[in-house]
Amino acid sequence: MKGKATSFDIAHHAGVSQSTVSRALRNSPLVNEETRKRVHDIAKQLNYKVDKNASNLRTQQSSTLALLLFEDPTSDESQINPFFLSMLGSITRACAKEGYDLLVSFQSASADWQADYEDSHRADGIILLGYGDYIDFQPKFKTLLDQNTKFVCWGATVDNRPDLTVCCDNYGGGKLAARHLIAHSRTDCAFIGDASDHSPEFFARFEGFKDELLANNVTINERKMANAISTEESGYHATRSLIANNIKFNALFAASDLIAIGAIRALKEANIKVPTDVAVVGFDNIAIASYINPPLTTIAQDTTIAGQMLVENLLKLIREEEVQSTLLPPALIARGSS
Amino acid sequence: MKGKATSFDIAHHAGVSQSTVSRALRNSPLVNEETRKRVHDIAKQLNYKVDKNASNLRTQQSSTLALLLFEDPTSDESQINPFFLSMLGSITRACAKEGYDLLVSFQSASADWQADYEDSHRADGIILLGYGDYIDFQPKFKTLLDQNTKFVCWGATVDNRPDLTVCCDNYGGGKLAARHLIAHSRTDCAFIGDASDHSPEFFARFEGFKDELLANNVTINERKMANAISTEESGYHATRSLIANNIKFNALFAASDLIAIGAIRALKEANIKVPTDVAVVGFDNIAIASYINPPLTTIAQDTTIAGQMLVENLLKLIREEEVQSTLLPPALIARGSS
DNA sequence: TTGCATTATGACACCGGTGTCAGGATTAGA
DNA sequence: TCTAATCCTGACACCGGTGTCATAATGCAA
Repeated sequence: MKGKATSFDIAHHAGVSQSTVSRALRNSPLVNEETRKRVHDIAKQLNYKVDKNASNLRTQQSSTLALLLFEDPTSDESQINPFFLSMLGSITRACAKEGYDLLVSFQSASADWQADYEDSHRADGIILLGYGDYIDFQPKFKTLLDQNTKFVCWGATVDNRPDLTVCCDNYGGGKLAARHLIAHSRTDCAFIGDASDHSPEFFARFEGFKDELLANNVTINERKMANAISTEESGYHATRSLIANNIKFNALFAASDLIAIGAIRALKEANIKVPTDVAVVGFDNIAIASYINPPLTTIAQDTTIAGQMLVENLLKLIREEEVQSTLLPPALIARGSS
Repeated sequence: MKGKATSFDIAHHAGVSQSTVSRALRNSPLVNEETRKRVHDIAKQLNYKVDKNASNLRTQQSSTLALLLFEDPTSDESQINPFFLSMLGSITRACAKEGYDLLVSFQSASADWQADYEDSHRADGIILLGYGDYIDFQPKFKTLLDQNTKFVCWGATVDNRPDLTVCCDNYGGGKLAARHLIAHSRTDCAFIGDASDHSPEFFARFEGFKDELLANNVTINERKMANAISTEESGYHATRSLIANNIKFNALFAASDLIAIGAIRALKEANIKVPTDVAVVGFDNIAIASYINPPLTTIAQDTTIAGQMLVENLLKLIREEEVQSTLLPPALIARGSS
């Protein structure tokens, strides 16, 4: 047989109308049990599969979600932040569980991506993932909202719409890091990351960290802070510059694990011992964290639950159900670096 | 305006027929330049996007590829082999470059996945990725071939159809590893991996390794081989069992980096020094490899090119063009573990 | 037997584009 | 001026399903 079987072929074989075939295959209660069975058998025999394009066109939905992954434009083309890859894994699984397909696309944060998928009926909703420069995002969020596009976002908050965001309690995570360092009497802290509002996640981590230190009568010196985006390279250079400026500290909180790993490399290079001289705490608990030397103490985000929540919340939005704002609890994982 | 704009809306605004709108938007040479421009302007203004379902239904194609990622069923649910994640990244990029979307799905190797995407017209072709038990795959490959489904496969060879496979020269990679160890006078070698035909990739790596040793008059003792699947955990246990059986060796070739990382953990635990007592070489060059202690010597596969080749070859198959069998050159990356 | 509800099915319009064909308008050539 | 070629456009069938409506067949009560 050339070409794929259609429902008409089945109808012909079963001696019923195409309408009945369609109903039978979707297990409509309107169709007689015996007919239903016969149609199913023939469908299997002919290796028939419903044409999704036809079905989606008619029903005006797609059983597909789109995942847009934004990369830091400055980061190396070939490498993706392992944290997001881990999220991708859990999102894929969550989609499969809900019977949705997942379209994946990597975008640079600046590109003109808005709603391309949803407008063209490729996907019923969009998941946005990435540590981007969220300032750029706000106008795009507005466009999405205006077009009534269904989307959820990891990390970044959308104006007045906390229900569209799923993220880790970054502020609480920062506090955990501070409490841990204080408990180990390391109060002369450095911070590597971006403490501006361009990276709201990093900013919240810093704020939590700072506030918890303050609550313990410790202040963090601005000179002991250095900017970095979430790459190993960037963490390395930021730390080197602190060292080069002869800035001293006995603890270092990095806004992400990749930064922390770069920082440790810089410290080692300068013959500063981790954790003896400087205790290091990261954020994310990526897989690499436990394998480096020394193993990295970090604040873990549960990517499995995060992925599930993103998908669940998005589906609720699509079904026009109420969605709660979702803040996931972080957890300290103490390892050798502190 | 409620609902999305359709080509009829544009036709109405532009005062032309819907046919003309369709032609204009696809830049058909049949339509007058001025009309074309007017239609484009109105389309942009109305934020019109072609309905992919309708267009795909009519043209019987989808501009979409599907990526099926098979996981070792025994591996931890939450963690995906970083090597495949890296491939995923490059495949995504390659698809984007070619103007194709990518549907991603994780499957267990045993599931009944065959051609679901392609049959239902969700995707024009399928990329199969995974270290699975390829014995199970052969009958499924046959089904795919019978149905004239377009697919390419990473690693596993499909009977008599080398053009459907893209993979690294695993045999050559094994040779590289052996040559490297011999050059460092480490000839008492252990091998951890699966040297059966269930894992053709691992098998080829082992064969290359063994043959190169033989060419240098070194044989590998069967007792110094242990089975492992590609997880850290599995590598750890396999190595522990060798140690527990009091088997001695001064070099270890692991069929993958994850196995090597597990092996190093087991060696360290047994107070065996890497590389002083045992030199370790892995395979894949995953990101973690360079960060562990000591940094892992490994055989690198270029995932960027691999992803590109998979996509390019698949597109050629779809367009019914000739495809060459593709074997990618491996490269030795010498680091501290050897 | 008549009347009405229930069940199972077929006919048909429809989703929103694309491709084909026919035909009007314009221009070139004779 | 007439014919032919070229250019541009509209009408319409079509892709393969889904949802609605009409209807035939059956069952049950009056």
